[in-house]
Amino acid sequence: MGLFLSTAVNKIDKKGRVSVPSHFRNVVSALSFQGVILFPSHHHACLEGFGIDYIEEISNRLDTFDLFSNEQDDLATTIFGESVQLAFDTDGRILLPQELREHAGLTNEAAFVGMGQKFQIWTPEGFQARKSASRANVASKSLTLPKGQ
Amino acid sequence: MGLFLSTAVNKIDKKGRVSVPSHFRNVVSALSFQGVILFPSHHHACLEGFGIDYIEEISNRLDTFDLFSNEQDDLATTIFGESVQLAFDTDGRILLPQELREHAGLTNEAAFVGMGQKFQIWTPEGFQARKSASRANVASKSLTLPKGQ
DNA sequence: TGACTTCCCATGAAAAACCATGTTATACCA
DNA sequence: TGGTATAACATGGTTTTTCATGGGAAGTCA
Repeated sequence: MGLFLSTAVNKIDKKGRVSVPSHFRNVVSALSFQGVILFPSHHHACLEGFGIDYIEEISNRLDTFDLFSNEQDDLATTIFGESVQLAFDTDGRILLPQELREHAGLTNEAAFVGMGQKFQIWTPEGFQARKSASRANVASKSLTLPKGQ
Repeated sequence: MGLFLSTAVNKIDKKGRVSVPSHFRNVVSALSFQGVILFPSHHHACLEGFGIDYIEEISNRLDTFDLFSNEQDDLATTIFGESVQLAFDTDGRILLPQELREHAGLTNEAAFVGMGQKFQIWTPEGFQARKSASRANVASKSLTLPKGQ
């Protein structure tokens, strides 16, 4: 299983295209869909990104709710309604929809930040600020990782 | 497995036709019926939509009720009785029946909202309200997805 | 005949495919 | 080990195709 690791900054051209870092593309190369799923983060001015497998997993878990139940509807609306499926072009680029660019404040550069199972897309400046903040949180709250099973 | 993802707003012309977003059409392109199934939602002023394959899944779930029980009768009547099967025309459009347009309050624009296995059709304004409500529900009820096995 | 539907065509905009280039990283070889 | 050939990558631009949308013609049913 590949993980999204490290950070890379790529240019957004005037059509809204941006190269997905090649080591991110390798992570999803074995999956059924050659591309990524993006949706606006509810917590930050950034985008959340996944491979298609992650979304399929979410879909499977949603099946454990009753059909047409309020719970299923709320979750599906929030998760799937705002997400976008973007295929790589022949050069490994994706076209960032206007709406998503605006949500994250992206103009001419995008920072791809690996976070293991998922990744995030920030403006380079936004990510610097976020990095400082999260580092401070980890230190001040003495955050640690839970034990494995 | 294709999933209905993201939201797209398309125009309804004066004949009642509306383009189904191309990425929604792709989801059902491999199925035996080139088109969608629609019926009025029981919970909201919107329409529920599926590919032909998902009707079987609904049928299976109905089997979990006792045969001839009131619940099964009620659900089967509303779901199967009120649903319509709409084929794509040569340009990928469907003709929304008057009755369904009225149920959802649709006049000149339709928002197609992807929800994974199914999708919904709203007025753009109706969906904005719905999106806020579902997001608030997810947050306030701490709705989360059950862990996979 | 008249409402409605299905099929067909036109058009502008958007997206996808294609091609070219400079730069960096990798592999290869002496 | 050093240096060179090769491949991969990010990036820009151009061309081709798809898509959404409007309108009209032909067909259908009551």
